[in-house]
Amino acid sequence: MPELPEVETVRRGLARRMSGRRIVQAELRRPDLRRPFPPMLAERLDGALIGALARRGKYILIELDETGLLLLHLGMSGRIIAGDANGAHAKHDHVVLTLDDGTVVRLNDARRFGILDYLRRGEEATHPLLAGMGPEPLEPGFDGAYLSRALARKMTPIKSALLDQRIVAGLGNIYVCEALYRAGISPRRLAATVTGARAARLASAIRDVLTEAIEAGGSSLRDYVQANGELGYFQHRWAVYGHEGEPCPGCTCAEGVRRITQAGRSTFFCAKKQR
DNA sequence: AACAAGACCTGCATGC
DNA sequence: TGCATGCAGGTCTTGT
Repeated sequence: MPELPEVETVRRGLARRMSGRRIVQAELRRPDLRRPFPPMLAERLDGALIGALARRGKYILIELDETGLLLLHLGMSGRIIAGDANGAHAKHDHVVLTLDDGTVVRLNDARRFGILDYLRRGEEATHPLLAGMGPEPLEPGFDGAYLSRALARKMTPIKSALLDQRIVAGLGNIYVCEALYRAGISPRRLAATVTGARAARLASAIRDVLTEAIEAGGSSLRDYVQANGELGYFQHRWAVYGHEGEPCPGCTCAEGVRRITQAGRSTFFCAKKQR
């Protein structure tokens, strides 16, 4: 589901609606998503003053009072919509928060691959879900030199390596395909061979595609919508993802965009442009 | 230790 | 119309 650009878009939308507000009602409409909700979650949410909203990889972190943090992952199908009090619960609205200005925030996740957790402020670095996560690709320090180092001795295809959140945080299937296309690197290339100028090109391509996607409000596919319910529109600018059999936009090769399966996931690429 | 495959869920498009 | 199949933005667990 949502990758870094979609999560960042949701974070920004939610921050506008939630920051500085108090939760006046917290309704957990089931006890779990992919795993059980943490103990006392409803009590911790109810009455909490919401501070800043941050993002780490595909996680959103919401400050609660002075000491707490709500940790949220949207899995494949999760969405969060902030609206008004009108309207009944939709199917798969699992958590519903009412704020002191009447805003109603709904966490909807059909497949329930998402995660909700609660942690103490300062636990971010040691929390099992966050510790060991690789660098933020849009922060300083993410460059070709870093990638070369991180990919050294990785005997897996570069496509799979980039999906590993320990190498770089926030990439998923769509943006990995798009970044590799932009960098002209075959998804089947051994990760350890991505070094030097090639690694620099890849780091730039990752930063560029993510930045452009955030500016477009993310990509709307089946489930993803922004926090206000609007659609992102970056899906119209995918060069290869979802374009199997269509001409490659960057060259005149006969076969066009191909789809293969790697580690159980679809990979889209152009065999001529990407080596 | 590193890597691939399986598992977890629901919904939707497709084809018979 | 119903039914079976395959696919979907992720990642944790299990097996080799």
